[in-house]
Amino acid sequence: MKLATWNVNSLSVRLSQVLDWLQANPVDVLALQELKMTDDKFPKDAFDALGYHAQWFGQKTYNGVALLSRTPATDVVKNIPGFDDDMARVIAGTVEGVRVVGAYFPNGQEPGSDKFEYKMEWLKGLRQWVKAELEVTPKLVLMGDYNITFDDLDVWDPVGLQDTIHCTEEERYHLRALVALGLHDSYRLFEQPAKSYSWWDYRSAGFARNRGLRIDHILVSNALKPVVQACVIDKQPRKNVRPSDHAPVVVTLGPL
DNA sequence: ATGCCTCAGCTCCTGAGA
Repeated sequence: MKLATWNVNSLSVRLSQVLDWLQANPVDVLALQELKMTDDKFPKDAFDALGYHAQWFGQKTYNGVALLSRTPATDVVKNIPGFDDDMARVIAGTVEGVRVVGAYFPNGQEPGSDKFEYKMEWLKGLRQWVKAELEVTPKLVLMGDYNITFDDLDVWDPVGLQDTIHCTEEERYHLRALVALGLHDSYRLFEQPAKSYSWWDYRSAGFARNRGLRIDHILVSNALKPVVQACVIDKQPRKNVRPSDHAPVVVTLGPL
C-alpha cells in the first residue's frame, strides 16, 4: 500500500500535474492540501476517470484539503472534532483498515503573531484528537503539510533561519509531542540523501539552489511502523513548468 | 530589501504563503 501527500498550491492550476503524477505514481491514497477552491469547483470527474474515489473539504481562496483513494474512504471527518475552526485544514477517512488523516497545518506567519498563537492552539487541538483516534484505530497515518521542521537537518540554512517560522522551538515542541503519542517520522526510518527538502521558495531560484525546508511529513503509528518499507520525496513535479512550491512525499507499507 | 515568486480575487494592487 502506497500513500502520498502533496500541497498543490491551487488545485485549479495544478490539476493536470496531479493527474499526470497519479498516472505515473498510482498510489493507493493521495492527500492534497491548499486546494484554494470551494467545494462546488472540485474536479471530482477527473479523479473518477483515473479510478480514484475522492473526499474533499474546500474553502474560497485559502486552505482546502482532499483525500483520493483507490477504494472508498469510510468514516470521513472534516476538520478537528472539538476544535472550532473556520478554516478547511483536515480531512480524515479509513482506507483498507488504516485511519488516514490529511492535514494542512497553519503557517503561523511569524512567532508572536496572532497567527502563530492560532497555530499553537490548532496543534494542541490536533494532538488531543489524534490521541483519541489512535485508541480507536491503532493503524494510523498522519500526513500533510506540517509547516514545521523537525530539526536542523530539515533546514537549508539552520543558522540564518534559527527561530524563524517553521523552525522555532515552540513549533518543534508540538511536533515532538505528536510523535510522543506513538508516531514515527517515516522519512527518517531510512537513510536519506543529505539536504533533503519538500518545499522550496519560488523566489531567488530556491529549488535550483536547493534552498528548501522539509515541512511535509508522513507520520505512521506504532502499529504500522513494522511494515513501513520506504519513504521518499519525489522532486520530479517541482521541475515542472509552473510547479507547486511543495513536492509530494510517498510512503510504502508492506502487508498489514 | 517589510524584497526576491505565485495565487486568488469585490483583480491592474493587496494579502498570504513559507
